[in-house]
Amino acid sequence: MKIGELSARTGIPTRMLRYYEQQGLLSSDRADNGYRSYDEADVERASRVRGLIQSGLTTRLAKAVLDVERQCELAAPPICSRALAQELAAELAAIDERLACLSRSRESVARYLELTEHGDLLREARV
Amino acid sequence: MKIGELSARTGIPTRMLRYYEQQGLLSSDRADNGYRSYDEADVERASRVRGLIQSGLTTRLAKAVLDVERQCELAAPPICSRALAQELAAELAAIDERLACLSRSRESVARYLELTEHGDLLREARV
DNA sequence: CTAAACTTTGACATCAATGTCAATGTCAAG
DNA sequence: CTTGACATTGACATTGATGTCAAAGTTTAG
Repeated sequence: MKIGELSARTGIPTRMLRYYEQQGLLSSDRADNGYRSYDEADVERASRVRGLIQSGLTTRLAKAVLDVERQCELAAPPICSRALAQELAAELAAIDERLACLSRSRESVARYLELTEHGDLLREARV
Repeated sequence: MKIGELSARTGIPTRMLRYYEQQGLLSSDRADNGYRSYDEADVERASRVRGLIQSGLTTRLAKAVLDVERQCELAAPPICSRALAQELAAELAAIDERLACLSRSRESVARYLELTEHGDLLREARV
């Protein structure tokens, strides 16, 4: 599929898809004409990239996370320097903080909507 | 306590504390000399603001979340327009997405460190 | 009293993420 | 073949979150 379709299916502007690629977060084949060509798996991958960015990771850290995942899919035991491992451990802690902060917020907002006369929005949302 | 101490205790630059205040996320009393004056509760509040921002919320949305929490602490049933409720419901969905994306990343990174020879960093981190 | 350390406000700079536009090439439909 | 929709790259603008600096007042240590 071409970039326009990927954009339509993920809701991510083409501008951003190219940007993520430039940052090494996303890759694409090229057709003979030079057009980027994506497959089904790229839909999920792109959404994931977007999710990480919108969760406050920089492109650089998002790339680190995705690289880590790819390495894990290999059979061989992953190798990484102590320095990288430390950075990842730090990032893990940061992620945990975000998770804590977000789940608390999630509950707050949900509880609030429940209390107002707009609790219906909560159930609708899950459709 | 003065802004410097709050900064030291939260790790948030004074520049940002003032910025958050300007954006309506944080409030402060003023001493006679005009210096901002914070109490113990502000330490947590400031950290929370920071956490929300670093989780990818804009200052505007973070403010919405915090306002919602404050309203919930009141006895009266909270009142809000349908429009606001819808915006909050949308934000709730966005938060859920972030949570899903982050917990997945959390697991990836943890698993990775576990597989490398640097699993020790995982246990240390919890100290 | 003086010097160092803090605070205030305000201006200006930076950086990453994103929008927008222009010039050009490709493709599909009429 | 021509027109309109889509693709390419590259440049420039914007926005939000930050850093940094300057000028001026305040407080604290010596």
